Amino acid sequence: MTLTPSLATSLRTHLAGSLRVADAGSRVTLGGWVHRSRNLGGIVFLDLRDRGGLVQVSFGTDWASAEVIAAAAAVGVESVVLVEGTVVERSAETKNAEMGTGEVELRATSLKVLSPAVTPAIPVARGKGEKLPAEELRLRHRYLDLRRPELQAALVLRHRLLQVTRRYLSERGYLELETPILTKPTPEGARDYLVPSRVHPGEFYALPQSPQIYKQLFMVCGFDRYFQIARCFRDEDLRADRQPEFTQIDIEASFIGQEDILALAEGLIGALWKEGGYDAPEHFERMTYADAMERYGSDRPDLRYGLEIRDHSALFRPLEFGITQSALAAGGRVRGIVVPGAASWSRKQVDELEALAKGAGAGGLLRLKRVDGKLDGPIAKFFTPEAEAALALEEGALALFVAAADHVSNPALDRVRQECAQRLGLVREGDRRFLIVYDFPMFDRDPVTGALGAVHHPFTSPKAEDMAAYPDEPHRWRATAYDVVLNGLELGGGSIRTHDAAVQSRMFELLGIGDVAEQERRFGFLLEGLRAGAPPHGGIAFGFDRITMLLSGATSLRDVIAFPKTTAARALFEGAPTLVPAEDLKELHIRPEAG
RNA sequence: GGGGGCGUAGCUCAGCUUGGUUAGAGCACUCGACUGUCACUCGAGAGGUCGCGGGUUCGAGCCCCGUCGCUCCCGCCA
Repeated sequence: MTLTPSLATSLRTHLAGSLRVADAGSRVTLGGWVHRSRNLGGIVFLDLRDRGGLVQVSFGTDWASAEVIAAAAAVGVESVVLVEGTVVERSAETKNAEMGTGEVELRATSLKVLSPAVTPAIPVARGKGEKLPAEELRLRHRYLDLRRPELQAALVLRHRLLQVTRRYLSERGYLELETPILTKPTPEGARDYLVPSRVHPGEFYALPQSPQIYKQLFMVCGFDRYFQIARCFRDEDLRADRQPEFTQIDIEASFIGQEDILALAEGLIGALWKEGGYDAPEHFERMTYADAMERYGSDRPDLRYGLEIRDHSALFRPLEFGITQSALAAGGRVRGIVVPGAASWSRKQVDELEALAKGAGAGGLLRLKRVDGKLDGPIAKFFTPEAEAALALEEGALALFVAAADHVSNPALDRVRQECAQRLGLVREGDRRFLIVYDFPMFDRDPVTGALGAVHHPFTSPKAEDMAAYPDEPHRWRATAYDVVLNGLELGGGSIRTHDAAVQSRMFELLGIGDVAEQERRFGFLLEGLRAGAPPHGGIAFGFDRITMLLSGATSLRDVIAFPKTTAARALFEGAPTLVPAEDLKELHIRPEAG
C-alpha cells in the first residue's frame, strides 16, 4: 500500500496485509476479521483479514497466556477482533510464499473479541478450487460476499478508475457538474423508471436514462467543458453486462469538433487502461461505419483476427445458380468469408455455422472448400473455370457465403466470423485492438413501418455536406457520431450535437414528431435553450461499469457493483422492490390493479 | 414476452437414466485429542419442508402439470 496515507487509528496501528520483514520487532495492534483458524492444541493460529489483506497471528504458550490462547481457540471465523503483539520473522521452514505477509507473523499477547460472528451463511474463506456459492446466495448475503478479497479488489480498482477519470478530466478544464435524478420522462428510447409526484396528482418524474439534455444545456449556459460520473436508469430486461442502474462517464464540450472529442477519448481510455495495469496506444485505429459494416458486418468489429468479409457478387452473377441469382436480382449481394484450414471441418460443424447464420436472420449459409486441388461442396458444380479463378480459394480453405440484402448478411456473417475465429483460436490472450468507428448513419428505417429512427439519438448533428448533397434523402445522411470499440465491445459513444434550433426542429420532424406544439411539449426546454444562443458542442459517454469489469477481469457487471440487481431487477440483499402500505400509495394518488 | 440451464444439509455437490427399507459425501458447525500450522491433522456427533403447490402410483428427491427463485440467451436496451 504505497503512497497511501497511514490507516492507523486510535484502535489499531497497522493494516494486517501491510506487515513485512522490515516490521519485525514492532509492537503492533491489528483490527480485523478472523479469516480462518488452525488449533494445534498448544498453539493456535488465526489468519486475520482486513482491507489490506491477511496476516497469520499465532498464540503460543511462550508468549501468550492460557486465557488468551483459549480465547483464540474459541473465536469463530468472521468475528471481529483486536489483537496486540509483536511482529516476528518466521523461521525459514515456516515461511509461506503464497501470502504477501508470509515471511512474518504476529505473536499475539492479547485478543479482544469486539464482535463475535454467527457461523456465516456463505463462506468467505474458500479452499483451493472450491466453487463460489450460488449467485443468489452471494447477493442475498452481500455483506459476506463483499468481504472476499477478489470483490474488495474489484471495488478498490473501481475507486481508482473513478479518481483517474476525475483527475484526467479536471486537469483539462472539465467541470464536474451534477444533474437531477428526478427528471422528465423521455418519449424516446428505453422505458423510464417513473416516480410519482405527491403534490401533483397523476404526474410523474422519471429517473434519467442519461443526462443528455442537461449536459447540452450546460453548453448553452457557457460552462464549456462538463463531465459527470452519472448514474443512469433504464427499465429494460437485463443481461450479464446490463444493469437497470449503471454508471456512465458523461462528457460534453463546446467550440469543439469531432477530433477534439476523439483525442480526449483516446487519452482518457489510455489513462484508465494504464491505471488497470495495461498499455493502450496513444492513438486508436479508425474506421468508418460503412467500412466496418462492409468488412466485418458489425459496427463494433473485433480486429484481433482477420476473416474479413468480401463481396463476391461479380463472380456469382454469371453462374447458373438459383439461390444467388434470385438474391442478386432482388438487389442483394453475395458476400462471404474465407476460413483457412477449415476444409477439414465436418459436415456437422459447418451445419452448426449455418444454424448460427440462420439464427442471425440469414436464409442459409453457402459452403465451398478446396480439397486436393479441387472445389468441393454442394455449390461447386455451378462454378465455371472463370469463377473458380476469380475466387482463388486456397488449398484446405473453406468459403462461406450469404446471398442476401446487406441488412441480412451483415449480422449473419458477423456471427459466423466470430465463431470461426473462436474455433481456430485466433484470439491471442492479452491482445487489445482499440478502434474508433465514425460516420454512423443519422437514421435507420424500421423494417416494418418504414419510419425513420435516430441511430444515435435525435440531438446528433447530421453531416452538413450530406444534408446539402441529398436534401430530400435523409436516409443517406451520415451523422457526426462515433463509438469507441475494444475487441468487439463498445466502450462508449457520442456525437457532435445540433446547436441550431431550426435544424433540431427538422430532425424531430423527420423522426415523426412534426407537430411544433408536440416538439415544444416534449423537448421545449432544449429547443428554448438552443434558440438562446448555443455554441457548437458535442460529447461522448463511456460505460464505466463495463470498463471496470474489463480491467478487473470480472465476467459479470455484478462483480464490479457493490449492490447490484438480479436479472429480474431485484435487489436480494435490501429486498427491493417491495410492496408499500396502501396509505402511502393513496398519498401518491396511485391505485394498484386488483389482483 | 419467448427459449435453455440450475434448485437435495449452513456451503459445494452425488443420488434422478430404470420410482422401492433409514437420502449420502466433502467443507463448515458442536464435542474431544494434538506445540509450527497455513484448505492443519485425527476421533466422535449433530444437522434435511429434496424450492413451493398439485397430480400419477400400493409407494415420488426421482415421472407428469403448474408455480417461484437464480442464471445464460433471443426480443427489448434512441
